[in-house]
Amino acid sequence: MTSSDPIVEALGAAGYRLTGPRRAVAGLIAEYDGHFTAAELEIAARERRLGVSRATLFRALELLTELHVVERLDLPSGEHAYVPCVREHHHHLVCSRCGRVADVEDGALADAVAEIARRSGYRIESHRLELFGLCRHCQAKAGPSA
Amino acid sequence: MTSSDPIVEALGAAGYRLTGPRRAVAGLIAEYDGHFTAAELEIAARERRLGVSRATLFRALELLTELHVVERLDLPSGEHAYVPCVREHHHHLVCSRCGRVADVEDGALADAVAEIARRSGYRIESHRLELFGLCRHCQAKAGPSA
DNA sequence: GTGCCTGTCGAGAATGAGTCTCAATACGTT
DNA sequence: AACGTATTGAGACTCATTCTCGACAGGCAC
Repeated sequence: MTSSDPIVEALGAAGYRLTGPRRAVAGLIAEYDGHFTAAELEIAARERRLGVSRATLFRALELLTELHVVERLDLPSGEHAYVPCVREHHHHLVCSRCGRVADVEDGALADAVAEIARRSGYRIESHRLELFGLCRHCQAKAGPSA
Repeated sequence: MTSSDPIVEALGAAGYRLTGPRRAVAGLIAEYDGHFTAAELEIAARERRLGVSRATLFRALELLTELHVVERLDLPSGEHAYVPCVREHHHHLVCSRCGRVADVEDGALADAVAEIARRSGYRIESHRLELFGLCRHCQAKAGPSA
């Protein structure tokens, strides 16, 4: 089987071994549109009897985070979640109802950040913008005023 | 003793009792320019024999967060930290070397967020921008190229 | 294809942040 | 000063995450 899965490909390209557990985790992640937590993945893995231990699951997530294939997200609730994502610098727009995640380009934000750097005198090395709201779908369900 | 401490004042204004442990925590927090973690506070409290239990410390932080006197921050390392801050909506610019925190007004960012909302179709409810970099001081120490 | 080296894995113990319980205590009002 | 209630302390508890270490398996060399 050729690795049609981009996550598996990223692992291979970075020189990591393409092991069964890693493929399994990659497969699970590929199914998510929105964010997922480590606990959710663990349950999903257990249900399908993928035989991935918790330690391995966390190791895989750590690895994938390092490769920028998934990104770690801090929800307003304080929970940690992960989102599968593209590798370029970008931000996340998270639906607070259904969890769906949209990627947002840096766009106008880069200018705002440059402006902040100028005014503050800081040399800005990185920034992270997290946006929370309702996606179109959930707005429709919730009604226009809710 | 009149409560000269703005943190203590905020507690009082919100109708909370001004207890010893809360004053102690407020006093500790007032000493920080930059961010601090719950663990750091705990150690500081123990060193000074303030007699503030862990539970109380966390309760105080929760309370102060609710009052927007401190804000919870997620460092790139994944650690949770707190920063003392003003009450209006704003963002944080954290020096990744010394931990000093500067408040940043929303400014141009609000426009960028509105633009994102328009393009994505999401109804954005909240956003959080975290900026990391070197403050002037640390830039000078680190030299122009480091 | 076979073997070997080393990266990776599993199981479960360990860690550590944060929460909870409940009896004891201390605000601050009267 | 007394009282009612908010708050506290101590430590057990939870739950996510990490670590340890012997066993295993991917993939390069031959």
